[in-house]
Amino acid sequence: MNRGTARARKPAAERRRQIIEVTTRLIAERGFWGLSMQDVADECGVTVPGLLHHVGSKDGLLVAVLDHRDAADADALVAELGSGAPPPSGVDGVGLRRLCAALVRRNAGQPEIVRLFAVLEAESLAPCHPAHLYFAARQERTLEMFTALAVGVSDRPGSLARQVMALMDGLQIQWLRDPGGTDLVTEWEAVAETLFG
Amino acid sequence: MNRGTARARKPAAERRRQIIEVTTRLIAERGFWGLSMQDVADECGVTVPGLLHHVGSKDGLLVAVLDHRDAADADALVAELGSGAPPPSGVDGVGLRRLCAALVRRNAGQPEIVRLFAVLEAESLAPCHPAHLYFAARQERTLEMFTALAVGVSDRPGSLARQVMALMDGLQIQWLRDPGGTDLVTEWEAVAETLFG
DNA sequence: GTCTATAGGACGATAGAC
DNA sequence: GTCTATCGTCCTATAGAC
Repeated sequence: MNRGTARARKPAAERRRQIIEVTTRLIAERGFWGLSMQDVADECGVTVPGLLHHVGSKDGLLVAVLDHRDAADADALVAELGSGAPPPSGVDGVGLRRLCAALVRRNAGQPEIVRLFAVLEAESLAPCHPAHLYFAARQERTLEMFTALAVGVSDRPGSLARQVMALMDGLQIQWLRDPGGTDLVTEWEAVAETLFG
Repeated sequence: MNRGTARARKPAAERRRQIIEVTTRLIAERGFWGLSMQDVADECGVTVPGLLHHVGSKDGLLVAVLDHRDAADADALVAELGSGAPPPSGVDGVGLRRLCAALVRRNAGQPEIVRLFAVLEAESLAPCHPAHLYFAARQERTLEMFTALAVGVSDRPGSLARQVMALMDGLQIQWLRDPGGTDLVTEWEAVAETLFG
C-alpha cells in the first residue's frame, strides 16, 4: 500500500528544481517586475498556491533563483579553472586574464543565464528592488576580486578591474541583442589583447 | 466670455512635457513593466483617463519618452561639440575620442536619464518588449557611427567600436550603483588612455 | 482638454480541505 | 504536496458628460 496515487506529485526537491529553472527563463525574458506567479505555476503544471507552498512569496522565488545560480557558478568556475584551484574566494595565482577567459567561455554557452543577470542587474539599480542589496554586494565582491588579481598587471589595478567588469557586461548586452552578429569569445580575445597584450 | 474657468488646466504642450518628465523618472526607478499609469497620473495631478488622452496608451507613453530623449540628446550633443558641428548623422572629423568625452561628460550630469536607458536597454532584450526594435536600431546605429570614427584609430575599427560602447555602458552601471564610489569622467579618462593613448 | 464612472482582467496572497 | 475558493488590490482602457 505504499502510496499507489503518485500521479502528478513530485518530490519537493525535484519540484523546486523545476520551479527555479522555469523562473530563470521567465525573468530573463520579462524581468522580475514583469514576472507573474501565474505564468510560473502554469509552466510547472501547478497552481499558484502550490507554487507559493514551495517558495513562500514572489521575493522568495527570486532569492531561490539567485542562491541556486551562485552555487552553480561557483562549482562551474572551479571545474573550469582546474580541480586544483581553490574556491572563488581565493583564486589568487590563476591570473586575471585566465579567469576572464574562463568566465567568458562559460557565459557564451548559457545566454539565458547571462540575460537573467543582465536584466536583474539593471532592474536592481532601484533601491526598492528585492535584489538591490544582492547585486550591490555582487558588484563590490567582483571588483575586489578583479582588483586583487590586477595588482601585478597594471599600476592602477582598481581602474583596470572596473574596465574588465564593464567590458564583460557591455559586450554581453551587445551579444544578447544580436547573437548572430557577434561571437562573445572572439570579441573578448580582442579585448584581452588591448588590455593585457 | 472667453473661458473664465482655466483653473487646473494646462496647455497640451506643457502637460505633455510634464508627463514625459515624470515618466522618465518612474521608468528609471521601476522599468517599463513596473510602471503604472496610475502613478504617472497621480504625480501629474491628472486622472488616468486624462493621461491616456495625451499619450493614447501605455506603449504610446514609452515612445513619447524615447522620442523626446532622442531629440534632446541630438541637440545637446551638437551644442557640446561646438555649434559648427553637423548633426549626429555626420559627425565625421570630430574624432572618436572627443565624441566619447562629450558623451561621458553629458551623461555624468544626468544620472536619471542614464538609468532610464540602462534599465530599458536590458528590459528591451525581450523580443516582445515595446522598445525592442527601438534599442536594436539604436545599438546598430551607434556601432556604425563609432566604427566609422574608429577607422583611422585602430586596424580593427569594428572591434574598437564595440569595446567603446561596452565600456561606456558598463561603467555607467557601476557608477549608477555606487554614485559616491566612482567619478564617471575620471574613470573614462583612464579608459581613454588605455584605448587611445 | 479634462473629468466621472465603470468595465473587465490579472495580480499576490490566504484559508482550509484532502 | 497539491488542491478549490476567495479576498482585496491594482491594472489598462473605454464611454460619455462638461
